[in-house]
Amino acid sequence: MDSTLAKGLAAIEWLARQPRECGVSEAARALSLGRSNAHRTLQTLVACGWAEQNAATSAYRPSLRLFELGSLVGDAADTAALVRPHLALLAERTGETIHHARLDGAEIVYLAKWDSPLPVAAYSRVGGRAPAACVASGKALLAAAALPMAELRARLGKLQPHTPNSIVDFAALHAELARTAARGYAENREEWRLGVCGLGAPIFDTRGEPVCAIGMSVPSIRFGRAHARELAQALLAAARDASIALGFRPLGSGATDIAPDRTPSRRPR
Amino acid sequence: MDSTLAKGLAAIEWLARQPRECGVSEAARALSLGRSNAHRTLQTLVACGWAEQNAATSAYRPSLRLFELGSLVGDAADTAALVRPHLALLAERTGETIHHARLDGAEIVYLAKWDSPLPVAAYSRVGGRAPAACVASGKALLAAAALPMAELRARLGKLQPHTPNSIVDFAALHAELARTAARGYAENREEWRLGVCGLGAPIFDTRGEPVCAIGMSVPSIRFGRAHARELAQALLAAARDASIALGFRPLGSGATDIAPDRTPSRRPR
DNA sequence: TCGTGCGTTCCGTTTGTTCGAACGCCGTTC
DNA sequence: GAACGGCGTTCGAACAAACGGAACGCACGA
Repeated sequence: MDSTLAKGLAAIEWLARQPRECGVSEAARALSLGRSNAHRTLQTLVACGWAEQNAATSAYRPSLRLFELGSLVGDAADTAALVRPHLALLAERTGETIHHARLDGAEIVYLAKWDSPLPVAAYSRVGGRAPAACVASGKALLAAAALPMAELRARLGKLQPHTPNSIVDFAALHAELARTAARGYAENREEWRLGVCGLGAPIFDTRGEPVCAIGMSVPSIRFGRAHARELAQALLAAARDASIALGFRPLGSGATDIAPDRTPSRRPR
Repeated sequence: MDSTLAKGLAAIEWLARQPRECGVSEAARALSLGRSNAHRTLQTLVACGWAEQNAATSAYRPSLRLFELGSLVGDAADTAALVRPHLALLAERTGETIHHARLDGAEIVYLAKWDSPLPVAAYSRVGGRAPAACVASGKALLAAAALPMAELRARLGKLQPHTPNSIVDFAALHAELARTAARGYAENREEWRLGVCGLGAPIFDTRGEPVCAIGMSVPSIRFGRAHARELAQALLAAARDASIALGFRPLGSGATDIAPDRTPSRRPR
């Protein structure tokens, strides 16, 4: 364990989370370092192009290097270019807020987002996180992983209630995931944010591994039984098409089928 | 200059740029490190949550930490949430490919993108870069900075030709930027990619500083004089609205004007 | 069975980091 | 106007921590 490197990483992370540029002393206090130590660390970040320094005030801010490399990671995570057109098409057709999400431990990370014209109460950001057990995309991925109860418990730790509807019991969650897997998509009924429901479906790669998911956020008002069913159908179709784009062969299709290569009319991000 | 940290940063960057997960020896070769050194560095990255290790093969890949922090930087760079709706609206109205871009040295970095339904020949990626002197968004920002020739030269270094139309002479570039500043928007006539033209306009913050730009990429076929003029008008309107959203007061408007707060019908990403 | 490549562990050496002290600077305060 | 406290930065000596070679266990192919 290389402590100098660890300190530098902590410094970048801290810097990236600051809303504005910061001075050496400020960083030293926040990171529990000596001023000279913090100074050298920040200077190294600048020399390596990971931070920039205000010429006038000599305050530090993160450079776009972090953004650049982060985009590479987000894109490569699951051949995003192949998947996203299908999500954009889904957004276009349903008019609902669509997320592209990936599982990371006990949380999901939003990789991309298409906002609905009718805004949703839930606040989400690209790069943001949400507890996997409370949102539809997370439940879809957990269900697709088909973990035994013990592993599920180990992965998620204690289930925190975020609304009165949140599932806090592992037996209940396990049963819910079984239903989800059988159905092919996940539901979220105000389990993360009150007033917001959601649907989620996993996207599979060539090997049949669930690599990422589509999440759809819908205000509870608009989440009537009939409409939810329509949305779920559109969601499943999009997830299937996206999976096929990654080389996945659905059970029903012959081995020599050619994957349909539709081009959607609009694909943001 | 903290060499251990520098090595760690180089390791992250290298890891992020690899298309698939890599082993210790591979990293050691690429980074010119000993195997044990590379091993400890990668282990530190894993311990700090910046990398993950394949349990089976013990190969390393970057974690989503990089993406998460990168998104923070890209969003904070210029209060993106305030600006983006206007770009989305522009994309919606014109149907052209729209970029949100920021200047970084001699290059611009694409912060966000709205693809046209009619694809453009230019390949661009969120997080990607392009030479500022060759694209419209870059020229718009350079023009807004109003650098004297000497500083322009110092910042851009040698002007590389990327197509026969690229500007490679500093006097010509300086004149072009003057025209751009006077006009309020920049043009790119196949100076970066053949077959692709572009328009760009800067976005200003409260203090009147140009913080980022809107870029529009249009196939040459569709870049006729009349249509280009229409697009430029829409571009300028979007740039003005985005600037106002950041607190900028255009010269024409009274000091007590309320900034119009339109909500666009669709805002991807 | 040997050879090779892998990831990993160990340990003595030495390198590079650390930390306090001091400097120059600026703005405020007495 | 001098003293003060804050800032960013520089320096040097003391020491901890990173380095790199050697060795181990393992998997694979010859």
